Amino acid sequence: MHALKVTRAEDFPEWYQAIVREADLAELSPTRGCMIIKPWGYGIWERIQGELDRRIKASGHDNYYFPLLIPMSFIAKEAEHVDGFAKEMAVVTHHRLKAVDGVLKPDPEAELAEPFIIRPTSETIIGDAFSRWIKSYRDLPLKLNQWANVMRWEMRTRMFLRTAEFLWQEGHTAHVDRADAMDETMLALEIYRSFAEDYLAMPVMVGEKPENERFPGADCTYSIEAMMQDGKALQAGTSHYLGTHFAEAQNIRYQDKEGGLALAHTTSWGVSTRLIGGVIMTHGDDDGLRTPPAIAPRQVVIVPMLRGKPEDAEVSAYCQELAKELSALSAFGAEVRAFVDTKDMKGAEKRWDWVRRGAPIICEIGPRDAANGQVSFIKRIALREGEKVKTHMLERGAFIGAVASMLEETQTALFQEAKMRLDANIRDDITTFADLERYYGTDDEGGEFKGWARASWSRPTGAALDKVGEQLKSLKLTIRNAPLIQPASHAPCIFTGAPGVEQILIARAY
RNA sequence: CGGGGUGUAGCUCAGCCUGGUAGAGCAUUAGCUUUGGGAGCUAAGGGUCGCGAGUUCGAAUCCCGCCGCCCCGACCA
Repeated sequence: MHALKVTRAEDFPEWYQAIVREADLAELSPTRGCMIIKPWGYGIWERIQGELDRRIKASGHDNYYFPLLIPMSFIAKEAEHVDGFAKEMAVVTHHRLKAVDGVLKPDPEAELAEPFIIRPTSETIIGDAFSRWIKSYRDLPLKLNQWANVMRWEMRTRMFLRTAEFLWQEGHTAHVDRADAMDETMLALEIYRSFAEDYLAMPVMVGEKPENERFPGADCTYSIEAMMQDGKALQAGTSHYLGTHFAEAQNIRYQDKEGGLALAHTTSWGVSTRLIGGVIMTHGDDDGLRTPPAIAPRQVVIVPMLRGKPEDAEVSAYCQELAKELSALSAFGAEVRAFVDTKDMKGAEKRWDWVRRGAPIICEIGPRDAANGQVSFIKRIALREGEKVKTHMLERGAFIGAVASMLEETQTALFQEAKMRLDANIRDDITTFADLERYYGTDDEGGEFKGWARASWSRPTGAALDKVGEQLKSLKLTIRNAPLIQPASHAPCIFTGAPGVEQILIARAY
């Protein structure tokens, strides 16, 4: 009997929906494709924001804020960029409503001369500012970041993974030349890799996207890719070197040391609330989420087991005192987040609510614990022994002394578990397209776990690459990226048999 | 936008084929019992059966149209 009604093995998409709802992460709003993010989900996002913001600032970036609405003409400036985003844009055309026959409608008299689009990303409006701010080589590099909401009118949405509105961070930088901009692109990518692995306990493969998967308007795109528990890949972060495309389109020029006029080289990079979807599908189990302690809004939850009897007062006081002592500890370089759940409901139900949310340590304190100075607790990472919930017990001082290391060990163990899954499920033995067909082409609906393939290719371009894309699409596969770490020599290309030039990761993707 | 499924109480669903007073479990509220851990009994509240038009004496049920949601595609962080 698990805490969720559906198990991962029975129906992974249903399980995902169940965990989002049951762990109090988010729910669908009346606004099409948009989420209401609830406290446990938003609390995780706040932890993500806090730590990532610290790392972004520490690496020399400042925060700015640009408008939600972008003049429509701006988006038209970079041709590839328009093609990439035009189909999914929300447009603001009026500035007033009017009741016509009792029905509110945009007032025809109030149509805007130039419509606005709701930002799907901010390259164009930030580029416009860059063109005014950047005059001299002394103004470079310009490294900024913004935390914002963006909107893309997606045809099909999935909670956290693809919603019409989502929250993200977008870095935008300008540099004197390609080398400096590439250093920045790789710096952002490394921030994402280390953040995903250290803070989200989510191991990733870092690499360059093939030409057909690039961001619209980019010279090259890099990504971090994580493996979900159904074997699919999730693009968890991207970093783009934009070359001089946006600089040309928006006239971002500077006077160099020699007095000549040069185009700036720009970058952009972002991660979004999608990371939370990645955390769910990396660490969730059939009892709910197992929130990595570093990002858990509450790390130690204390549930008083009250009975409506006189000794309740002592139990409550004991719990409060325990929380106070735990809050004085530190883990992951910050105060331990301890919480006493005083809500007036049955203790057993509160326990299961916290199990589903994935609080790392859940203490259940009854009269006997209070009287004997001990702590009964469960560890969310290893909730059960067989079918039964495993309860641990420690003397109070011993428990307090062990909490910080338990949290840190939990973080490490979650990472190790996910890392082993990733490493064990990347196949290196696929050397021809026929191998790929054999592995991915059969028994699609059985729900059998299929991981990724690492194979050599000759990096075709243009029409040849399109053909490769079609071949892969027939197996519902995509090229995720070409890992940065490459072997010294390469086997023949699995698509063409030509000499291989690099290894790529092939997978089904979200 | 294509293919499939589905819309009935806060949630999960039955009832629909074969038209005849709106159902269950969970949740909520109240009372009693229980108390080392997802309790039991009793009672109560809660629904224009997705929306609109039609057939009929009578529609949750049959017919037509529309809409939402879920899954699989196309598109994408």
